[in-house]
Amino acid sequence: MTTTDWLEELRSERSDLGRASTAGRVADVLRTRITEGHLRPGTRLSEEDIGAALGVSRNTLREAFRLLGHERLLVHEFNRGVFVRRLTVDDVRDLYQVRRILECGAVRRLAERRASDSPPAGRTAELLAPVRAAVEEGESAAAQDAWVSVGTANMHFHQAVADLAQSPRVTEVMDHLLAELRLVFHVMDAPQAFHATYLPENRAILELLVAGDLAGAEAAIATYLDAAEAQLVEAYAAAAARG
Amino acid sequence: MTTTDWLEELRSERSDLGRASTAGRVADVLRTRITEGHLRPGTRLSEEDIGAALGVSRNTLREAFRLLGHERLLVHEFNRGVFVRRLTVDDVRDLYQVRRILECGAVRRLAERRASDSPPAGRTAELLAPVRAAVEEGESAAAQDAWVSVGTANMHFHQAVADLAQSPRVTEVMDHLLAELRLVFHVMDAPQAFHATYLPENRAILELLVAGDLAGAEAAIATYLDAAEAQLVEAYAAAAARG
DNA sequence: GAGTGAGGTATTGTTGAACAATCCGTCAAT
DNA sequence: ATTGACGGATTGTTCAACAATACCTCACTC
Repeated sequence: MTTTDWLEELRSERSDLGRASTAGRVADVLRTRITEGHLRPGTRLSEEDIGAALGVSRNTLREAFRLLGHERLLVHEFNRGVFVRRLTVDDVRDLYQVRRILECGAVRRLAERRASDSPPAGRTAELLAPVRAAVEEGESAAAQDAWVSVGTANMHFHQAVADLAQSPRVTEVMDHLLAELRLVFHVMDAPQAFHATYLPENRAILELLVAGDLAGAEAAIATYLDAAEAQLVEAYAAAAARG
Repeated sequence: MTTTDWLEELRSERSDLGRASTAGRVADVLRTRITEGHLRPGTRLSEEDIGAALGVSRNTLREAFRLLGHERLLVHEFNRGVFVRRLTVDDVRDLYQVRRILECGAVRRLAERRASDSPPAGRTAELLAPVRAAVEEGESAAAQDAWVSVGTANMHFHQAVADLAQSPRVTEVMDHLLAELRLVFHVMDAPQAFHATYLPENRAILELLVAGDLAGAEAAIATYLDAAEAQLVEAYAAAAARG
């Protein structure tokens, strides 16, 4: 426990301190409202109404809107207002396209790093710890029939896979992608069942990773994503057809 | 020229029209000022001064700051102000890590798409047109000793490679990454020579792509990025050493 | 009845000013 | 040399106002 250790700890907490911004907190509130489905896609967010409801000025609310707009949860149409994003089927396809590149790419980079130089075998297990944690989180949630938790655990799993790239920017992009995807899940009749379907696959991918079969893991992720995309696109078309 | 063609043209111009926002235009001005190196990293941007200089109110300027903050060109420190981003060596490494995943991933996805189903051979040439255009743009710029144009052509090349994924989100992320990288290039003594070095490599990668050797192209891009990263990191350390 | 045009209303875009909160440099004190 | 207090400067946030734009309604024409 040297002095620098203390400083490092404090440094990591500094980001939490910075969250004091009002606009940031407003954005947090709206974000959860959106991702949890209380605000349906297409809904228009009136500056005046929401500003009054949350007790913040229009200017501050606008800053919050910008934040969420860049996360693609809101769309800002000039002189018309902001709306909860309504994703098209093409958006869904694109989201999975990027996920294929990112998640598979993360595993691939891991493989290249191991092949070349820097892989103390112990560190691999340490690196996979978040993945394992997410898998177990999902399984135990399913065992308790906590279906919403299964959904978030699934998100954690894929976030953990992307984090294998050990790249802050990949992490951030992935975070935004998953937030967007949450907009989509609400169109499904039974999102719980949808997520539960993939629990065994998560476990299988984890096993491949720990076994060191990175090419196999990459392939498994790819087919995983293809299947999920197909399922979502179908559900999306059905939802669009009936209204 | 059917009716739908007309509509498509108009649709592409709509984005230009939407740029009428004052905050957006202010952001444009600042963005070029930053990426062209007139505003050095670490510079603090005073709300009052810049607002007066550009003739916009503080509130509008703040919206512009948020926009550039999300593009990672500015950092916003609470109660202290906004600063032109100062990238660390770790940032440079991360940027290239993401570029490896994105650019190689785009080529890889192209390969998978060709292997499976949908590749009319004619469309491949059409897809590669922007890549070829960027290569020739760079070569002709070098022939005329227009070194700054060589730099932008190089950006266009890599943007075109990423666009092979045919994913709007990949395009956008890549756009932001390259904007960030522009912040880095200015620390080099001779960025012109740096970019010119890679002109033959761009040509070689293009040839591999048209020849259909996608695995070879992917490998070439990877070694390309490794070399560029090493060169930049070295220059960056040198610049940091001398102050 | 369908489509067109004019006018009114509501909402957003932008500005300017104001006040509180916070940071930064200075200076005195220990 | 470190600490603590003070004061100036900048940011965070709000409010009120006006201009610009979009949407709705309604009369009008064919």
